[in-house]
Amino acid sequence: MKRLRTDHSHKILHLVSLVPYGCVVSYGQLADLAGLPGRARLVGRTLRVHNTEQLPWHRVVAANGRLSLPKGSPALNEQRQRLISEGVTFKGNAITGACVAMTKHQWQPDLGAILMLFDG
DNA sequence: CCATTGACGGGCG
DNA sequence: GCGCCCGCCAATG
Repeated sequence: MKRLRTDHSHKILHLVSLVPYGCVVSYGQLADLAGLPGRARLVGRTLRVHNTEQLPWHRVVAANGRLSLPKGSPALNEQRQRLISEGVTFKGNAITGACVAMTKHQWQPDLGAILMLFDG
């Protein structure tokens, strides 16, 4: 595991593992839950750098519902594919201008449970 | 050391 | 909705 200077990766990756089937979270939301407000980019870096093979990484999208992976990348197709297969719906053109319908699918975590997980 | 670059977010016009 | 700008900050050249 690559290690960032102040390593918040464990917390972030754990939170990702909690996102339920058919739901999505935003990078900023994960940052908030991890106690790192305003650090959405750190979450993105963490997912890019670490091995996410065992995680539902595809459930992490931008706050506005956009899929933030590089346009045309295999990973982007994979993410869209997986979300669709989980029943996640999109606004606009489902192929090109795809935006997840956040109001329907955004994860609403049990905040009490989250606090417990990280020593509340 | 400085500049640019991101799997981002939010405010404003 | 869209573009612009700013805050964020580790990594990269």
